[in-house]
Amino acid sequence: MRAPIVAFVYTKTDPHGVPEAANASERAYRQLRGEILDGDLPPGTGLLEVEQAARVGVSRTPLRAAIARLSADGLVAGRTGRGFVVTEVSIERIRELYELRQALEEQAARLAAQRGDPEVFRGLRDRFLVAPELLLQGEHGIRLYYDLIDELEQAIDTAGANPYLVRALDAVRTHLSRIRRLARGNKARLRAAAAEHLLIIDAIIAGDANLAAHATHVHLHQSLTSVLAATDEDPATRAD
Amino acid sequence: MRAPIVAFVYTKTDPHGVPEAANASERAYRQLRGEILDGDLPPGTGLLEVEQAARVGVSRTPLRAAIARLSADGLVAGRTGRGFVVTEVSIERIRELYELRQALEEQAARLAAQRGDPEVFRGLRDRFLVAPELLLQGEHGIRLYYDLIDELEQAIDTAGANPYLVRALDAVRTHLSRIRRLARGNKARLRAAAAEHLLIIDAIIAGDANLAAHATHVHLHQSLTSVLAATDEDPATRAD
DNA sequence: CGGCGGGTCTCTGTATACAAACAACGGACG
DNA sequence: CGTCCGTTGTTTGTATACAGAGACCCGCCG
Repeated sequence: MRAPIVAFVYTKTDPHGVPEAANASERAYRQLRGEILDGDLPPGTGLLEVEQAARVGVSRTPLRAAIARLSADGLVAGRTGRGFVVTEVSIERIRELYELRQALEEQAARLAAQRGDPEVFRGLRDRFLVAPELLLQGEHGIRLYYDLIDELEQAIDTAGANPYLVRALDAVRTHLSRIRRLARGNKARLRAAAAEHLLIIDAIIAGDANLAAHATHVHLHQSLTSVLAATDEDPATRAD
Repeated sequence: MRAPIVAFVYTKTDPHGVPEAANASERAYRQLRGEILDGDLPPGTGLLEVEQAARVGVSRTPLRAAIARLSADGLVAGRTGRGFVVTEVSIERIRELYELRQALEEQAARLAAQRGDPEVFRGLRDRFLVAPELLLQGEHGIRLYYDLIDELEQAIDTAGANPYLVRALDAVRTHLSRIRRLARGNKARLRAAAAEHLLIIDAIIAGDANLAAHATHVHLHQSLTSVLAATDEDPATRAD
């Protein structure tokens, strides 16, 4: 049987594998968001409606919607009378972000330990056991490793079954991905992180909520320490 | 010295004390948000752009912006092809909201205990000591009591000095105010809450972060219990 | 030489017109 | 009598035109 020829414009993917939205607002939002997170639009960049609309290739109306969403995300901030600015990323902000992240991820780990399906996490455990080998495979392996971490986070989110918490975590992760570039590819840290993740997974499998929360706390403490150390070396990070 | 006379149109207040925004988007957002939180637009209500634009008295463009913000707040949800709907409030959602709230408020209390100015909280302590008397003064006293709680929350936010955390807490409180109506005015509960708040304040004054966090945990546990008990009696709350 | 004020010019905020997509309805055909 | 398809109406998505507010700049005055 031949599949019917239907144009699913909403899920059509471009050559780069990035889902291409049908409507202009979504396209503009994704493009600007990606450019901010990738650093193509560095902090402090002023965004003017007409200018950005022309660049992205949409009219001002959908672009305004996109900027409004970015503003709600906290990626840009309104500047009275003179458009919007890409928000700054300072060391102080990183510390603050981690304070929120700790609260959220500890709770998520707790809930996952209480409600999670152990089978799911046993599967993840097996893959984290061999994760250190990925680090020997260069840039591609590192990407796979980060994908694995994403899967763990998503498994914890699913197990927690709390839409409010997931929403808050998504917001935090958006900001995190902006600073993750700084510490990316530190293999010694990634190897240590794998061990920390394993402990979290074991705690969830065992249904030990307190251990899961405390292991998450330890993991994030180490993560923050590593990020701060990386930013100390990297002069690109400005501490306003 | 006389303060300069400046027209702050953005903060100008109307006769009812409600800040009146200069621009139509803000006005539409405030009105719709207020109506949703007050229950004037009950869960399940469909919002059509033209209809709401006419009712609020703005054109479709600012109204779309308002609805986009409400959607980001989680107060309305997009319905493919047929406008937006006011989101439901179920008992399950209340539980989930409290799970997030606990994580956030515990962290906020912790930070306040570490960084807060004891003098500020000593002032609040004095006022909470006499708070039970307010409950004897009818509806007006109860409103003053809630205002006092708001002040405490704001003092904790300020002491925590973490914009990300405050932002997340604001989002939670938005949803909370939708359900607070259900349990409003339960005097026995309010009296008990005053004692719990006092313990939190004392912990912050003493700089005891763990006690502040645990006292907050206890307080929220009692609060949730009280809310759930109230919804059991109140058939208006649907559990989908 | 510095501060103040008027003018201009750019940019945002709002309204409206147009296009496209989705849903619902009705009719015709199997 | 049921199902499929075409048509119509309603609703959102986008573009653009217009108006108002704010900033910048230049010239004037102290």
